[in-house]
Amino acid sequence: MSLDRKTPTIQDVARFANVSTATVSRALSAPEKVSEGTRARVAEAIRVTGYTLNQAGRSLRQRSAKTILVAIPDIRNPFFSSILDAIEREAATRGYGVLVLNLYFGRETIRRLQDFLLSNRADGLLLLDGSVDTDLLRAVSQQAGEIPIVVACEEIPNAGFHTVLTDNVEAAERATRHLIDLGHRRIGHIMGPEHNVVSRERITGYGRALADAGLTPQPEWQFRGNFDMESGFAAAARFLSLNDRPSAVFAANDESAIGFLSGLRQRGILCPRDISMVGFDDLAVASHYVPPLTTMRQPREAMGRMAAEALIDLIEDPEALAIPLRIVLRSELVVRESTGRLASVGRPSLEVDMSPARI
Amino acid sequence: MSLDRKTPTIQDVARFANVSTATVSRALSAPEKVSEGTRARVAEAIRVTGYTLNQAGRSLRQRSAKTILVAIPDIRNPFFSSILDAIEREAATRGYGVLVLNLYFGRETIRRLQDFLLSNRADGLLLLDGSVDTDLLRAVSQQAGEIPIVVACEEIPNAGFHTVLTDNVEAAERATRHLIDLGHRRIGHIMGPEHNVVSRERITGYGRALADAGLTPQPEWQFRGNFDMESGFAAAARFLSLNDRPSAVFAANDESAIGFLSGLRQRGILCPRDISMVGFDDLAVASHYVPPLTTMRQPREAMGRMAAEALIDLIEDPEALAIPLRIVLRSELVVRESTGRLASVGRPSLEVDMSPARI
DNA sequence: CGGCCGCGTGTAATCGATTGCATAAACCAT
DNA sequence: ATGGTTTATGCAATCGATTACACGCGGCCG
Repeated sequence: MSLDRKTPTIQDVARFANVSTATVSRALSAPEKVSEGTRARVAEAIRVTGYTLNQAGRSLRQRSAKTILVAIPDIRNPFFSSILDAIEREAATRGYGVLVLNLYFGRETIRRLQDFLLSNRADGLLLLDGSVDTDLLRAVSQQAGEIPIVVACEEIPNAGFHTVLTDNVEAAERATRHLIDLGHRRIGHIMGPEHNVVSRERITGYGRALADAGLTPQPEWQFRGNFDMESGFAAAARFLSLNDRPSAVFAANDESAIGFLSGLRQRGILCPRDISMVGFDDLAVASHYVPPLTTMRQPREAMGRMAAEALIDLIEDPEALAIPLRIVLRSELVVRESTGRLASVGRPSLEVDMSPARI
Repeated sequence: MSLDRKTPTIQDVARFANVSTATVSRALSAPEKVSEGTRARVAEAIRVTGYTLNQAGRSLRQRSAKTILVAIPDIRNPFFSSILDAIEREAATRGYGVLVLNLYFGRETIRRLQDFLLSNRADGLLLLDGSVDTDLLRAVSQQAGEIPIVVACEEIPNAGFHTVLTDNVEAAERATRHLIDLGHRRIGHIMGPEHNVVSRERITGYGRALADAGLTPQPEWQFRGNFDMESGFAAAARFLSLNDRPSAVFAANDESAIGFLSGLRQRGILCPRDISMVGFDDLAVASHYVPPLTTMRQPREAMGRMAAEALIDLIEDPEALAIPLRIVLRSELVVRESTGRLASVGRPSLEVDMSPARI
């Protein structure tokens, strides 16, 4: 008669309700198959015993874990973490758990990814990084009995995976054109990492906008970065060493834009007085930076939500999508104060940030 | 002879290696119990069949999921996401998976938390939020057979949970004293949410520093916020409506500090010329904001790592800690440009941000 | 030589839930 | 009343891995 029983199982509930375990199971997962009276007895028994499902048992039998695996290049990056947030919300409403996996372990990473997928811990993979080796990935997927995979944010070219993303080329083109429309002719770019798909697409878009306007891209105006603030800051030093400087810069993301502006400011170069700047992502801080940043807003929440939706649809009905899904969302240019008309050379306008203090 | 077999199981490996499943299992988890020759045959069989462990089967038998549950108030917040990052790294090296759970669903949240914990999907809980109902939490833990719980970042007072945190009272006191040391006497505070433990502790620290310096706190200088930029921005409006304004403000975190400064800037009030500002957290953007923000740096990575370490230790040896663990880490004041000596009233100094442009 | 020990291995029970099949009861139409 | 259908339930196998227990064998000691 000791009270220290282990957590109650479906057996306990069955005994208490005077039915078989099969009936309890059905009462839970297919209530319409159970008569009303029995259902009530089972419900009561569950309440009294404090029963909760053992997911391991169910997973074993059903060969599904009710869990998705989200693989992320960098959780700390607010861009990714807000997508993760949207994914988690969607997964939660559909009854799925979310396992997260950092992707920075090189080859070790693929091993871990493989472990998770092949060990029945996750029913599907949501990949937020296009730089994972395609063949390896496909092999893993097949080995694991065609586990559904959805790639979000970044594209894996020609790989035939389901994808949810924004058109980075077009958006980068629009961002750059915004600068052109303001009269700028000397336009630089802070690039992302060399082998990153997104980063390349944005470079392409930048190049197209210049070409369309009949402008020739200057290699020395294209600064290598890697999407973080420090790399933007470092780019500022290189910018400052130039004799012939751009009057406007398009950065591959807000963080490098901010780092860049911060570097320039140390040397007294102010935005938008001396330089115009467009970022990418519209992080929360963009609207509160000094100056508030003009930027391309990506529909992060929508991207995360739709990717999670698609993945779960696919998990629940593998036949759902005969051909690879490809959802392309549109980014939106948010014009703030970091961009302005090209001022006549040698006469920087001074109308900004110079209002008298009122304290 | 069809090739479309399901994923191979331990049975397949056993058949191939001409041993029993027991031996295969032992070869994997206790190699020293298996003779060298057999071990080699099993290894080869695993290689050939492409076997991978089915975690569900193991979990069911061992009643452990090799997974920890991390419950977070807001994944998007860079403060939390960088802690999550550290947690994930530590968990990965110890062979654990990480399930994330957003906490903003009110009562629904506890249900989900409970579901995860009681369903053998996670072996322990790492809670990054002190506002969860203590009794409920303890009940869940006990019901789930004393599942280990570690609370990080925020304290649940008198609850006896293992905790890893920083001393918010002391740190807030130090932040405020920094302003006092610079000559400020009229010091405001942007508070966090009313019922948040951390937010209260920082208010307390702020109050102590004032008291120590013989200053009387002014209620109208304490602005309610909720840790995000918008609330800081809103606080700026209230600040501006005051006749008698503080010369310095300590914000409960960097985000509200940034929102606040952004709001002031719109009305021409510049930092540090017109006002000094101290934040809290040292987010990545703090050092690149305009001006670079003086702030209390919390050891986020250390906190995440140590909390994960403690939790996993506890999972692997529940007797490990007889008395509740309580690790208190020290925050560090990082002085940048957002704080300066109190300028004589009516004569705002103009030495900042006014260097001539060099473009 | 006989008994004991320990190593390496196999047998089979076990973890908890689901589900195909069988069966009983109830209902319906003729 | 009879056969057929539907509904509600139980029985027992099953998912894959682990592990308590048993067994056989070789070596060692007295």
